[in-house]
Amino acid sequence: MEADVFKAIADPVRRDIIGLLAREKMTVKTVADHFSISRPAISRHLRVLRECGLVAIQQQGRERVCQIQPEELAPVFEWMEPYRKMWEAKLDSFEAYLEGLKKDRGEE
Amino acid sequence: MEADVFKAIADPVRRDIIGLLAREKMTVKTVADHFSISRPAISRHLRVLRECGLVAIQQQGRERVCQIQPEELAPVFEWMEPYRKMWEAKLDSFEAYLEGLKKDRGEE
DNA sequence: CCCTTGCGTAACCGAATGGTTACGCGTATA
DNA sequence: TATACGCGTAACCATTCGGTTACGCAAGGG
Repeated sequence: MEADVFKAIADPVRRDIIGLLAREKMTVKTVADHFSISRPAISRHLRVLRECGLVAIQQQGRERVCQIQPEELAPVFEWMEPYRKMWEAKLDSFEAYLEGLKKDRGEE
Repeated sequence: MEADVFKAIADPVRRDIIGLLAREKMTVKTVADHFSISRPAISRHLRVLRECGLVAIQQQGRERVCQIQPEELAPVFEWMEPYRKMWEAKLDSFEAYLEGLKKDRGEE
């Protein structure tokens, strides 16, 4: 129904599928062969991934080839970016603090 | 039960809570006041966030102050990083392609 | 032309999710 | 000390989720 990238990558199986497809495009069957769960289950995971654009599927004869569209992760990246800046600033200030300590020790 | 950052940020309410706490630390009550859902619901969202480390909570008298720990998003960032590289490479090659087109046109 | 194969989907089921109200407990306050 | 407040949690409920098996259909190969 909804195309939510955050929901899509919340599932470890779907992250694994993305990991697989990052190496090479492959058919639905081939994807399913990499997992122990049933093919319909994979089919539904792929549907979620397709609906949010993370995976594109094209028909080739009777097969369907899956391919990832990594740029669709951009929303996640953009959402995270400010927080990444926050924690980097935190680390920087911690380093500065350590640096300050060292300096203090050196000058005494 | 499980402390899964990916699951934690999959929920829009929890992302909103993180957004709130990014501006300033605040009590559970204050967080709840920003939403239309009940306080117990917020309490449980906060629990999820706390269990995966994204939010730290410290008791202060009868209040509990919430604070985000943005560095806990690192796993998500690290998981995403290769894909970000992929889509940037894609963009680069597209630019190179455009560049190539321009050059070809220019030389003919 | 049949039979196999790749695939989606429907129907079903148990577990997890996310909301609610009701309650209890500890801390501030009048 | 009585009362109000901040908070977590239990109990309950509806919905969603993720798995399964069973099926149908279209494309390829004997």
